[in-house]
Amino acid sequence: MGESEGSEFPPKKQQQSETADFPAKKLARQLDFTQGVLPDHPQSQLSPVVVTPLSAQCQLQPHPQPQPQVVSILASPQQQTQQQPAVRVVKPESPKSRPNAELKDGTPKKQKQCNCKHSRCLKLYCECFASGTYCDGCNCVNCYNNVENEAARREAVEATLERNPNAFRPKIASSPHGTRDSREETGEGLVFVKHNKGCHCKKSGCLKKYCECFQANILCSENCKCMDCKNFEGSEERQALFHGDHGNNMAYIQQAANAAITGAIGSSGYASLPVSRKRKCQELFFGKTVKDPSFHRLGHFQQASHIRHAALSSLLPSNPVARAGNTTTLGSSKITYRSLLADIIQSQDLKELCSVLVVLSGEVAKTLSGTHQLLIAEAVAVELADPRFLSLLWRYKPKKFNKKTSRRSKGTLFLIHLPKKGAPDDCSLDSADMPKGRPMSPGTLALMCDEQDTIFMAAASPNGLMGYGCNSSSQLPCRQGMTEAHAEQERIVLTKFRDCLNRLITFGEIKETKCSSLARTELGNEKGPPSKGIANTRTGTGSQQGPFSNGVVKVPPAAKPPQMVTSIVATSSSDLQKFPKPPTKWR
DNA sequence: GAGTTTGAAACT
DNA sequence: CAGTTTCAAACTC
Repeated sequence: MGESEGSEFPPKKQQQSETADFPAKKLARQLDFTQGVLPDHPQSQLSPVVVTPLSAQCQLQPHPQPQPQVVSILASPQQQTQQQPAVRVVKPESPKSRPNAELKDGTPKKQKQCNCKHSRCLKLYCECFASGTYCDGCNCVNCYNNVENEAARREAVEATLERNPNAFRPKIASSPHGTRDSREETGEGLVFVKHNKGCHCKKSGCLKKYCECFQANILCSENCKCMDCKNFEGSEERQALFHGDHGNNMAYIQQAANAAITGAIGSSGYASLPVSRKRKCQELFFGKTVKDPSFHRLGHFQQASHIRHAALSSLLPSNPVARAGNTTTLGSSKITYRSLLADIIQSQDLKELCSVLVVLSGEVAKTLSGTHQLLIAEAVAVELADPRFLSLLWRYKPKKFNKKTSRRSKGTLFLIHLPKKGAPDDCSLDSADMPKGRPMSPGTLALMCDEQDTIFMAAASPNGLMGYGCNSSSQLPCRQGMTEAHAEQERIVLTKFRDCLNRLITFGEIKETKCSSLARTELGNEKGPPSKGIANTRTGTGSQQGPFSNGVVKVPPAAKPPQMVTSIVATSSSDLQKFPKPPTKWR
């Protein structure tokens, strides 16, 4: 640190009155600088970050109070004025986790204040520093996280970044790679969220705010290495915390958490043992130690994949969740849910579906407008919330689309915030990473400068799909993106998608019927497990079409996009007029 | 409000 | 990279 020792440093914050005249602060306040740090590193590219339009948040996040300073150590005020504050990186966070930011009687409270004593607020221990903001009105002692100590702060930022280049990036990122578990509770529509690093809790059961995942109101994921995790979808302990009309009653939540951690709450309805005991049994079975990361991951998926999303997890043959669940149950007596569709939907089908949607979308776009051909298909893929859909889309996207449509490349950021219908607090996940109304810190802003290019500016659209394919450098037409042409495109693609799902349902029903009759037969004869007869409705009937092969478009997936296009052109063009209007709820 | 617990961050 | 220490928030009393 280039600064003098802390003892002579003013212990308390530089108050706003001292900084109010700083030009950059004024500008920042005017512009509401709350952009997030966006990744420019490979890892981050694999984890798209949720961004929501500031306009959408403003309604829910008024900042009538004076805004704290937003001054960058690394970025000049001029640079800051060039920031584009239209989007903000957000992570889901329960209002409970931010007691200081809760609204009471519509009046926003002050932001969270740190209480650092020994870190000078220059280490990640300090929440303000970690969040990239200056301390403002905190209760910290010997604080260097302020304008007056920018030199020291800059050094600290650099040192921190040297240790961990991702230190100031959001810990919680939405991603189609994430678990499927976090969307319901967080209400972020179809965005899946997980902790980038994962937690390492040992004693809290991940049901207390010690746990970063729990604090962020997300479920633990495969990234976590926690022990005795009870923060997974379907966890009875967790459900006991949040359900039962106790809402935000933290006292109850804590009580329930304690009960859950100590095992007072019964086991899950799916697992035969409480998680902690179950894990011990697993250790006995497999001789694995709880320090084995793979074992933790295994445990998570085993826990999660058997519960409510078991169907979805096992739906996709190559789904790692499904794989983990299926394999790990070999050693246990637990009943494993297996979707009726598990053998029906093959990777081939997914490829076909993606091919159909992509090509159809492109064809429609060619007919209608000419740009954003793939936006709708991508939107559908996003809604499917499986990264493989996206990768498939990009895999089969005709090259001309790649060059023409946007600069977006596979894995870059895009917008997938889909507000929950009727949810008044759609933006509940806002702001976690970038505290509202707080000074964006220098390092943060500097980082943001580097990554502006990768941000896709959000343009709220009537249907909740926002700004696909729009980036910061071409944000002008974004709001016009969902034109009538696109609506038509969307209608057609969704109709096709609906047809695929309908066929899928039909296949499932057929198989269900087979299962039922077989089960009855086997029960009556007291024979072995009814496995082979229902194992695979596709194999053995070579001519049988998959659920996504509609008889109109039957494309060998990996082979030949040109033919695919031709095929689609031949069919879809003539069919354009035939598509019925999809249900309004699809729109 | 003081003391304890907890887990991330920092350090070795 | 694993183990230990430091730190501050969360939690308990």
